[in-house]
Amino acid sequence: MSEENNIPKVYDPVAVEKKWYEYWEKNGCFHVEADPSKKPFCIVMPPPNITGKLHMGHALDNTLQDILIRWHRMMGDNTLWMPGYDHAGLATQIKVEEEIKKNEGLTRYDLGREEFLKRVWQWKEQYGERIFTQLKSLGVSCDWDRKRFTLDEGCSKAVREVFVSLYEKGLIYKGTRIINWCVHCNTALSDVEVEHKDDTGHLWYIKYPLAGEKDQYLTIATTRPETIPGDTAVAVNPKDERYGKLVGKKILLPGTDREIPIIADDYVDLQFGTGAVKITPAHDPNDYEMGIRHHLENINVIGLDGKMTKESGKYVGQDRYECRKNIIADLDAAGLLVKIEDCPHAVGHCQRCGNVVEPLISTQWFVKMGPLVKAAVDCVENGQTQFVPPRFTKTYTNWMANIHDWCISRQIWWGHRIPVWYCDDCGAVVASRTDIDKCPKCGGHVHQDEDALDTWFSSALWPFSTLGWPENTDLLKQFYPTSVLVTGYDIIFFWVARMLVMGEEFMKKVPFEKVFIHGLVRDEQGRKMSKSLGNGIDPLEVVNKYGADTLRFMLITGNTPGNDMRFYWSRIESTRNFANKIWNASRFALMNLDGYDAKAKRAPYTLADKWILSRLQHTTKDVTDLLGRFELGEAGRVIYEFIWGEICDWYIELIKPRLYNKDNAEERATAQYVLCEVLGSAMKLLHPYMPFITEEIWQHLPHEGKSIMLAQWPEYKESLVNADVEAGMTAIMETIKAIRNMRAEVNAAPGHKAPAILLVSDALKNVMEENKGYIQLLGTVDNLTIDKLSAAKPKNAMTAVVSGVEVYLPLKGLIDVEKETARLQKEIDDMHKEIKRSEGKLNNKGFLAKAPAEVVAKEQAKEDEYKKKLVALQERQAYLQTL
RNA sequence: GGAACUAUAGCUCAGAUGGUUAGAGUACCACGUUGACAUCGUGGGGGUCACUGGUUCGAGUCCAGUUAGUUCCACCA
Repeated sequence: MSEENNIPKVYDPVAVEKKWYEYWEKNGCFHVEADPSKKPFCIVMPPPNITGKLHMGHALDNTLQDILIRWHRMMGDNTLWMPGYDHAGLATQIKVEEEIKKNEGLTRYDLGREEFLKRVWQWKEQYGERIFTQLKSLGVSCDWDRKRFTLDEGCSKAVREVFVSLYEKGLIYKGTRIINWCVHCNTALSDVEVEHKDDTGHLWYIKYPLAGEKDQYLTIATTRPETIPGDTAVAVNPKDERYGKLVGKKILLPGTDREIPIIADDYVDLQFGTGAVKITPAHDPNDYEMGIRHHLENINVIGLDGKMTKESGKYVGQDRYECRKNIIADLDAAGLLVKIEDCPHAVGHCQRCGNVVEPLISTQWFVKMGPLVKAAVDCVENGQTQFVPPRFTKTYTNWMANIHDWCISRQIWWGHRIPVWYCDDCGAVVASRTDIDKCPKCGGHVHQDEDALDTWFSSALWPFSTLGWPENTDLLKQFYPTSVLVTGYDIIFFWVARMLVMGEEFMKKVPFEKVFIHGLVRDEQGRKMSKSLGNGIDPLEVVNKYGADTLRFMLITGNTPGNDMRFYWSRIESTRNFANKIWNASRFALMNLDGYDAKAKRAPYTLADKWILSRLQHTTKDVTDLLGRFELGEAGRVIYEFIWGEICDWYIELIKPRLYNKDNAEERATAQYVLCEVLGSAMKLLHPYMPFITEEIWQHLPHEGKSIMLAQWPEYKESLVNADVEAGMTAIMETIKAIRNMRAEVNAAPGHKAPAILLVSDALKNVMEENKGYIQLLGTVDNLTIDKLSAAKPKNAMTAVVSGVEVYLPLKGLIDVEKETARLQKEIDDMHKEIKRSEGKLNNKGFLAKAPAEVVAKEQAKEDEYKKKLVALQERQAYLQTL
């Protein structure tokens, strides 16, 4: 940009963005060391999966973080953004398995554990960094030198420590109980990994014969007939008069020769179905609980592969749904099928593969949540950790109040292997070391538990494991608790809750002070972006076409915290236009900085200078306050409005004469100085949102330091706030707009200058006189006459009335009396309406008595203003009639 | 069955703690290429703030209810 004549008119983000990211990295702008003398600010990045491909959710999430980080860095805080990625056990394993299957036709069992894991590590080395490359193109300013991985040595050590510690406290246990099993992924799942979706199921009514009674039946209703062979009771409600006599009797279970009891239990709903329900403790969580209450037998009829077991008798080997059909057919043939009703009901699906989850009894490892939740809930309720927006607090506490034990073992290989070794002779051993090779008690042979931990187990430790725990590192001391966690509302349960639990248990402190929750990015129709719908928009496509700055600004503005937003290309374009506008404003500045010397003698500030400096102070204050309240969208809007609506639309226009006039060096220097000052500050305010273009411009403006990202955040200077100046400028701008408006009404040739007469209040007289040049310049006025309001009204002129100013435009021969009358009439009507409203208030005794004095005074001033305006308009209209 | 969110201009959305003639972007209409920018400029039209009550001197903003839509949680087979 040094060669002014060659600056392109259109901003080209692609080259610029690449250049600056490399520059920042090379200059170590992202790196930080713990500095206890400074205020810490730390965010740990929600680790993307190594299988991840950047999507809009990442783009939003990381832009929000980057804005907070860049802002705090400029504020001078000791600012750390800790990046990392997640091994994503099940997701990655499935992905690599698929690849091996495709390329070699082998399964992981064919390869064996060791070889398979080698392959996954290879895959990770090859593709794992892809997501980071993509994140970099967004401009994220995290400290890449500190990048962590959930399976790296430190994080793995933390996992083992936590596991062993919880085990020793009795908070991790191994148990045999009903769990969620994915027959496709072939592993146990936790409750949160099961997604309940409404299925259009059926309710089958089936006659169960009473044992030892001829032709007597109890009709039950079930949505899962295939579990009939696993029934070990039929239950009715003890209050149910229909069935009271039957309790204690026996049923001959159809298709078997087993007799099962009829039991009474409060759980049974009298209204649903027939009021009698078959109980299959091995395949339904409720039935399981009831089984415990009534000491029922558990019979597993569906195996881990989703096929019927030999316990199911003749159905053995059949797929569970095939079996369902066959059982219905058999019951129908036996005359036991009474009827079939439609019955929409929720069915659990595997979050990962979408298959229907089978509840079944299995031996797994669990975290006992009961003793852990209290601290994690208390710290939120007493405000040590605050959700932003606060409504998510309730989501969190409600969920925590109903939490079940967390099943943490997975029948997968990719992940943290459970640090438990079993002695062949003397029972279990648990150790936080990895090198157990013989039983420490008896020296006998040991073997390690085959299972791996839930991926979220290591994620739960992320805020402290990444900072070095279990070592008490400088980083941990300085940055824990972290400042903000930024994440979507969809993973509060998976992640946020568990981090709070683990943070409280192991650090005895919250993991983060704020949880900043955002919504989802949806498509133009408001649908979730998803692979299956094919409606996802690739952030990189946007970056390559429009630049990361544009994508970032678009994602952040135009919505409020916690709410979903829609992705619109038209919004991308309008943001791109904003970038271009900034570009051109800066181009203008640079084209007019020739000969600029910051130390040269300058003329005093003009009204426009004082005005824009005053506006800058308000903007600085508002933006800073809004950022502090996490109102990032609103802050962005304020900056946008300042740059486009005030710097570009007004200030630049007003200083053009001074910049063009090289004869008056001092005046020119002042304009140059203020322009640089204001533009530079605006770039700083905008930098967290649009890091690249602001850097590019800042580097070309006179500056100190090596990067805008290390520059000091603009300071609010109250001494530069000037209400009188703003009032004067406002009157001038209103006057200019009124003149433009009237000229447009009569289609005056845009370039054609015309005279104007202003009658102004005493308060404004001086400022208008002194700055009549502004009005002439932007109002296209040649002869400007300024007089007092009491002066004689000019005849044969168009009129407008603004605050304290009557504007007369003698547009000879251009006035269309009829049109002008109508225009005035509309304004007169508006004024009548406003005066009525105002009078209503001012005549209200309650208002006068109870409203604050300043509100009353303000209303009174408004009414006076309206009335003056009305009189002027009416006079003018009366005059028109005489023409 | 609980709970949350949303309802403001044709469209997408802002409008903290109640007092603005209810705003922006986009779309639309008119005029315009004057030496930053047509990815632009100037001007304009367009909203009884979902509905009904209530609190208040005053409600888009607070409360209750209604309607519509979205989402989350939940062991009614």
